[in-house]
Amino acid sequence: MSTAEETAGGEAQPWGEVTPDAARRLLLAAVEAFAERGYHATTTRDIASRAGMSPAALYIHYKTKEELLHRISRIGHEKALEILRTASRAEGSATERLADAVSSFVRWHAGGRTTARVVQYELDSLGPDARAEILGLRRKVDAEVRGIIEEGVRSGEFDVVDVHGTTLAVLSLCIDVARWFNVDGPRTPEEVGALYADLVLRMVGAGGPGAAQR
Amino acid sequence: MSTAEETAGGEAQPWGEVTPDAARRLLLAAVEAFAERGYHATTTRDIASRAGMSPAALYIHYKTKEELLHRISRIGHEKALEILRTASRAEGSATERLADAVSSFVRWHAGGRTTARVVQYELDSLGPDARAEILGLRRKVDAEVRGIIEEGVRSGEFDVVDVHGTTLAVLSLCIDVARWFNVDGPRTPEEVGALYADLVLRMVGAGGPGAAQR
DNA sequence: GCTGAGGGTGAGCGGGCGCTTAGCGAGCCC
DNA sequence: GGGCTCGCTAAGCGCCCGCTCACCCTCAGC
Repeated sequence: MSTAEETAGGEAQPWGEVTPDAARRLLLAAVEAFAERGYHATTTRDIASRAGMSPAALYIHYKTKEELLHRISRIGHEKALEILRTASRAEGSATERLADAVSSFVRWHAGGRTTARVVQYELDSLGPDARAEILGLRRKVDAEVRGIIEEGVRSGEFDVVDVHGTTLAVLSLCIDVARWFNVDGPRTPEEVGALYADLVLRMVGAGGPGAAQR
Repeated sequence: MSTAEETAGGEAQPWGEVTPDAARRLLLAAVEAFAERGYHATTTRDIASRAGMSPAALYIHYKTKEELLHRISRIGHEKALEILRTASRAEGSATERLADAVSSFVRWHAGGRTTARVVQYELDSLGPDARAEILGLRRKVDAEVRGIIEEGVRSGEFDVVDVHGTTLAVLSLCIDVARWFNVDGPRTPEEVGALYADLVLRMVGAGGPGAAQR
């Protein structure tokens, strides 16, 4: 049904690359705490106790609290980029690839809302260097979506005047899902992904004149 | 050109209703500080010094730091609601009113990004009671936009399957402007407002089948 | 000119923060 | 089985937070 398959579920078995087991537990605890209360409102004692460890244990695996946020942010952005790249480089028309990209990107933001919230909304809490590195990843994310839209315009599938502005709006729409999505709410990540893919295709005028419906 | 005229400029002469002059200066300082660094990362000393006062002066006009956020959030939400109501209750087709609502709502989020950021993104820092009050205002905001979309569907102007979901997406798109908009960037609030009005009309299938362009 | 009220200040409180350090105990090498 | 390594803890340092309190100016009323 989709090209980016099990990745979009969210937190199936992520953070697998974080290697000492204790470090991974701390990182996971930090993600939860940051998502619930925000970076600045979270204390190192809170993170450590969620991981079942003493406050000092954190500093064996991470130099500072900010390093935790940096690691979370980088891994999360790389995951997001990978999801978009998978959809973007699949076979199919620009229309199919854009729909696939949006729906899997949205499913990631909805299903893995905990992670996505931290990744998308705590960027400003990073120091200048870490922030600059993450902004580089964001530019790649932007380029990936813009690429699909440009190809659709070139092939005549899409009707878009302001490609940059529309790219921004499409990404913005997907990212904001992490702000409002509620796991206990009436919609599943899959439903939101399908709805948003449809809305985005309308935004780019896919289907050509006369085909408002998908 | 627009029904909601000078309100959308952002911070022309807002906070006029905050009455002792010192209280208004403190509130304005708090808005700036919260927008730049976030609620939890802002200190009462920072707010007071931005307002040119001593740290203790804050507590003459406000009981706690949270009361500042609460006041800002309520005034901001009331302003946002007023903007949408003005557009919603104007004369004209649902298409015209939706375009007007989106463009003025977006102009407010872009032009008054400082305020909008605090209003839209610091909600979770409020206590339960204040939070519940603000959520009530948000439901009214949602109802206003949903009303326009429902009327457009009824009149046959719009082609929307999931009215609630589409309303959510339209509002989400507008609100997220406060996250990414950059005053020093290439776009003016007016340009973003016009682009977004166009995109939203496409999302609701305005113009009927065969009229992808506005 | 005295008085009272109210907006403002300087100094500082109790507490919780990020982070450090000395030391402990389990497991591996020889 | 003695000693080393390493993941971890208990205790706590220094700092800065939100907030308070005793006091001080300024100015209106008489």
